[in-house]
This record gives sequence, structure tokens and C-alpha cells, in this order.
Amino acid sequence: MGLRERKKAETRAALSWAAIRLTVERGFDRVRVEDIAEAAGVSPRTFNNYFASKGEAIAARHLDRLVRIAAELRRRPPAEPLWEALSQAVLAQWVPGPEVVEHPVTDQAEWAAGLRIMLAEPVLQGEVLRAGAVAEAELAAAVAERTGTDLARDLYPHLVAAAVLAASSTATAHFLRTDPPVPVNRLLTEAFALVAAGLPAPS
Amino acid sequence: MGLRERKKAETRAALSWAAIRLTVERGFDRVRVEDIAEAAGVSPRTFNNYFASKGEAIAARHLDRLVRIAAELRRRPPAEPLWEALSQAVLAQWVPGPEVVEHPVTDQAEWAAGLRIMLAEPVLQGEVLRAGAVAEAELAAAVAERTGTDLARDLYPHLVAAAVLAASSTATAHFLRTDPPVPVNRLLTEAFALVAAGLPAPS
DNA sequence: ACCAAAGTTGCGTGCCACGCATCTTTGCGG
DNA sequence: CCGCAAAGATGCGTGGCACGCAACTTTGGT
Repeated sequence: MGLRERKKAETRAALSWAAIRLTVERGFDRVRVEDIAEAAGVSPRTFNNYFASKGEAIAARHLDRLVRIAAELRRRPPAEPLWEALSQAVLAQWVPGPEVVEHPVTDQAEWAAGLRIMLAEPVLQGEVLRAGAVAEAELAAAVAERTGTDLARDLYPHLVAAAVLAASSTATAHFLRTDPPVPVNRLLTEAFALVAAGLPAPS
Repeated sequence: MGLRERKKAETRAALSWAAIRLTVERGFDRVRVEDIAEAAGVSPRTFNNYFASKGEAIAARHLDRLVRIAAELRRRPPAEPLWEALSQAVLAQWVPGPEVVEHPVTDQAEWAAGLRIMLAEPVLQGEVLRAGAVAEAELAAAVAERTGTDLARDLYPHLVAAAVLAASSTATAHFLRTDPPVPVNRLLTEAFALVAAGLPAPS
């Protein structure tokens, strides 16, 4: 990867990170793109060369994570049963990467509160969900490859992708909702087991 | 229902309808809020007393439809098996209401094309998905009631709601994708059957 | 070392979301 | 039947955002 692409990725990451941090600190509409650009050391106009909107910048990290699920699925051994592979591919995205270690959160509770406020913003909810839709297309393609189904003809791969992402976001939403917190891995595993069992009504 | 509420509902419907029609005709960013307000016979400022954004106005009818799923589920006989009730509640929203009959579409193909262009708009995708999220909360509550589960403690009702809406939107998306079109009812039924069966990998 | 392509920046424009103050309509209690 | 409080509609003004356009700068292959 040349200097060009590396710099671009860095700027993108810096902008997204700045957008998230400032929004968690101050709230969505007390942050101007000008502020974000300044925090990332770039001109305000450049912001829109990377992201179409403030919301998109904030959702970018989430999008990246979701897209990696499809990539991980392709990396899994083809012999592995589909649902085992899917659940592992999702769980693999929940190990904290190096960028989290680099920027340790000072006040855990304050951060969580800020996150919750941030996600309450309508524009951002839409943006996060849209990221899910983009990732869904990728995942559906990967599922189609693995199962030998056809994206254009069959409902199956789309349905599986949608179900997987729905299970993931339901589990993480439940995680943000519960107090005291239940481990995410546990919730994800439970969700996948339920879906794979056809979500039978509890007796 | 008094004159007051009726008028309000009418204005809301008129605004949403005008927003959709104009957007399908001209495209999202060739329609100004001013135009929508004018078409609905109301002042531009009033538009924002009903909707927070242009996108919200367009997605409003979709939201209404989705919210009715939860209402329909509550109306179903409690003895009915859960998944039967859910699939019927969804299918019930696909009978054309009186407002469709009142405004017959002149050119079917042109309308479909406009719809597709409209739904390609990022802002609207987000808005449509957000409507789904709102409806999901309602549906989860209805599911919790019916199954005796707890919204705060159990993952189950949220998961079922998410799966149902995911299946619905996947089916309708597939409908918009297929050419020649497959009936929506068929796709919906197939989707529900697959989900209830745990989405087994095709042999 | 040069040059085309890619990326950044400044400027200007149209529109949008929304706060606030004012005017109009509604429907209820006397 | 009437007047009055509450709800809603409207006009105006403001801050900010998305984006087109036209320089200017950096990159990396030849």
C-alpha cells in the first residue's frame, strides 16, 4: 500500500474518530463539521471529500466493522457448517482492536452515557441502520458463494444476511439496555442459537 | 375524533403524499420543502410542525404501515400459534387501502422506476430503516405480551420482532429486485417459513 | 526529472431545520 | 350561545450543511 492510500486511510480514521469523540463529549448538534475537521487537522471542505454528512462520519467505524463480517466469513473453512461459521464471523469482530488500546477511555461510565445519547439522535440511528444495509449486501454475497445460491433468484442468502445482522444488532442493543451489563458474547451466542432454532415460542 | 384531530391527520397525510409523489416525479433533491407545502396547501413553516425532515415525511406512510403490524398482532386470537399470527399480521398490511384506490397510478412502470430511484437516495434509506426500528419496538412489546416474556430481561421478543421485520423488508426488497415480478405474498410466506424453520443451509 | 492523475483547499450558493413571536382556529365550560 | 384558554398555523430570522467549481499541491510511474 503506497503513501497515498495510507494517508487517505489515516485521514479517514482521524475524521471519523474525531467526529465520534466530539459528539460523545458535546452532543451531536453542538459539534460542527468545522470542529471535526480542525480536530483532524484538515480543512472543513475536505471533510466532505471523505463523508457525505456528519452522520456518515460517525457511523463509518461501525460500517467498517460490519463489512469485516463478510470478509471473515469468506476466510472460514468451507467445510464448517454455515451457522457455526456465521456466528464465529460475527464474534470475531468483538475483540478490541489496536486503536481501542491506543485510545483508552478515561471515564467508562461517562463514555457509555455519551454513547447512548449519541445513538438516540434520529439522524444517527438512520445512518447506523444504513451501514447495516450496506453490510447486508456484502454478507448476502458471501453467503450466496458459500451455499451455492443465487443472489438474483433466491431469497435465501438475503434472508440469512438480514437475520444475522438483525441478531447482532438486537444483541448489542440489548447489551446497551441491560444494567448490570450482560457480556456481549453471551448475548450474541444466545441470539444465534435462537435464530438457528427457528425462534420457537417459549413454552 | 374531533374536527381538530381529523384535520391534523388530513394535513399529515396530504404532506406525506405530496412529498412522495413529487419525489417520485422529480427526484429527491429537485423537490423543496416549499414545493411540498404548496402542494399540500399549507405554509412552508407548517411542514416542520409535522415532520422533522423531508425524508421523514416521505417515510411516514411506510412507518404507519409497519406500526399497524403490531396492532394487528394484538388483535389476533391468543390461541393462534405465534408464527402463524405474525405472518398473518404482516400479510394483512399488503391489501391495498382506500387511499390507493383514490389515487390510481397512471403509469405503473414509470411509478416503479421512480420508486426505485427514490429508495436509492441514502437519506431515505436511513429514514425507512429508522421507521423499521420504531416499529420494531412496538412489535417487540406486542410479542412480549403474547408470549409472556419480559422486554427488559429477555432477548426473545426483541429478536422475534427484528426477525419478522427483517423478513418483511427482505421479501419486499426482493420483490423490487425481481423482473418479472414475483407476487409479494408468495415471497413473504416463503420468508416466514424459512425463518421459522431456522434458515437451514440448502442441501 | 517531468507530468498526468489524485487529492486538498477556498469560495460561493441554495436549501434546510428550527427558535421565537404573533395570529387564527377549536371546542369546552359557564 | 358566547368567550376564553389551549392548540395549531404562519412569518421571519439565523446558523449550519452539502456540494459544485476552480485553483493549487502532492504523489508516483516513466
